[in-house]
Amino acid sequence: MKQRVAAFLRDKLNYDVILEKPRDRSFGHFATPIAFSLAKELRQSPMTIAQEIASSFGEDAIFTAVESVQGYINFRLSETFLDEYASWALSHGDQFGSGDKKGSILLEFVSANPTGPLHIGHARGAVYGDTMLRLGRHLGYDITAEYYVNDAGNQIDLLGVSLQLEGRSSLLGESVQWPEKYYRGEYLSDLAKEVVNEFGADALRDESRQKELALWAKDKILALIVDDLASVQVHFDTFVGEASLYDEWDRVMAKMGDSVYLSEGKTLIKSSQFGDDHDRVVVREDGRPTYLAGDIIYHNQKFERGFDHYINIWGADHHGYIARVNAAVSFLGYNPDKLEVLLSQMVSLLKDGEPFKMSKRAGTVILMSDVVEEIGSDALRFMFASKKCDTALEFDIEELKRQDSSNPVYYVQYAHARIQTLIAKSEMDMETIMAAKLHGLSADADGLLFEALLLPEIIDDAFESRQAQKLPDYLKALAAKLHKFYYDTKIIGNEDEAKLLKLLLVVALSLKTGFSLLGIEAKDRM
RNA sequence: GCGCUCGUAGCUCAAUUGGAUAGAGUAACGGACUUCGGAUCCGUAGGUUAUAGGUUCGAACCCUAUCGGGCGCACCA
Repeated sequence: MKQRVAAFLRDKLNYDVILEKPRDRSFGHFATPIAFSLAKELRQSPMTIAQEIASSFGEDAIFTAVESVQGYINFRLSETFLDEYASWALSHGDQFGSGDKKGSILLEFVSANPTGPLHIGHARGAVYGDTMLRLGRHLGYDITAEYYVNDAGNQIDLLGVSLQLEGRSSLLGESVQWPEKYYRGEYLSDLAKEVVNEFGADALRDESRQKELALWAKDKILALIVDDLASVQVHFDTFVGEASLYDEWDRVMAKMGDSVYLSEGKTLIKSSQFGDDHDRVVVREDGRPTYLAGDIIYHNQKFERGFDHYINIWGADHHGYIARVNAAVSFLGYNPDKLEVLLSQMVSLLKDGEPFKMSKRAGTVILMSDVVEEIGSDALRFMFASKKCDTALEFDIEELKRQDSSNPVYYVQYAHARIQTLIAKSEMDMETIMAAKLHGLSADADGLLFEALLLPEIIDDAFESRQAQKLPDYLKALAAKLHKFYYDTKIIGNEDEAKLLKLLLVVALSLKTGFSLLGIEAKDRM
């Protein structure tokens, strides 16, 4: 809708006009501060310019009124325009708000190590990434969702050790010497039992089989993670394993040329040229590659696959890593501007008002699956999607679990359910409703209609600004308007019943479309 | 110490990215319908936007300094 209006204004005035929401809806549907920015170059007061522009509009198809107020220009849309746009939206169903944006994007997110099930901290990145995925696809982008599996390195060795020790301790009753760092949790004792069934108890004692067991366990755990993700409606297109990349190492090294050098038996890259504190080791003295090496090959592979744009969603604790990867991408001969790294800030937990630290060793990890079981996928997704991802956020554990009717997701779902109830209750048939013209609406009804029709702009804005929380914010506002309208206006039996039901159908459409982009079910009954 | 980042109502978060009177939820208090679903609605109260300067028609947003929190500063991933 906004695009149509903006395009109309561009034709008419010959420059791009920024359209905003007016402070007060009684001013009109849209407003622009354009006169302020023109004031300087025209050397006239904003008021005069605004008046001049406003008076240049006569009767036309889109606006019924164009007024200047204190330098702002306010536009009021015509009923014909709004009704035609609403009818168009209803006939397009859940394609409402979709776009024809061009370009392919590789979106990498979650990428949690396959050493344990997802905990609540992972949920934020998963929900945020998946919401961006859904928004982008709705807008027309060709997006591939990818999970990078760190299946090489120390943590895999540690997994093998932990698995054997866990089995020997809990299944074989041996007293074992736990190392400094190790994994623990219910999933490990389950896996140990499987080891005994599949490989025999001896496998738990044979140190030479640690690697084999670790790799076997890694696949099992990845399957757990995939299940965890599926339980919150998150699905990936591709999984890329770190271990599978190292065959490419020599070729990738050669590609980086003299940006790589040897020093004291180690191989380093000149990442300090890109704002990194110092150059980074990529191959140790003993020939083992570092984590960065894997990421360099991975990003080389990403760019060789030829996407138009790349988005990585990382936890904020990796922010120091951006310079290194940018340096590597550049050394490989690619444009680092194509790689966009979005940081999802830490989720910190409170218990009884005190900071609560999840610890794998102490067994105090709060699993995402436990929270999903407690509050459900819809509530969890709405909660995480509602938070702007670049601010750290705190959750009280008890509050997290207590979230019931106080959770805004139910407020929004209730709005949708109310509309469905009315539609079911009314004796009007769909044809009559659709044929009604949305003319002569009250100010409240007009405001509700306009709000519901804003969805496409919200989707576009939420994706392009990478701020997914704008969608839940919008849905909450739309639901609030609906509830208020419902309270004030009796619909069934109203002389304008057909008209009002059509209006409510538009609201329901926006709610349902918005929900589906959040991976949440729009309920007809609650 | 250096780098990045954040600081908005008691709490959790917004603010159309520099625009009109800084808004929601929640907690507190008070109220509403014998009526389409009370998981609702309305009201009261709550703010020197961490602090001090600066930039301009205009600042929560940009610049500088200070204070405070988070994260990073590995040959771990």
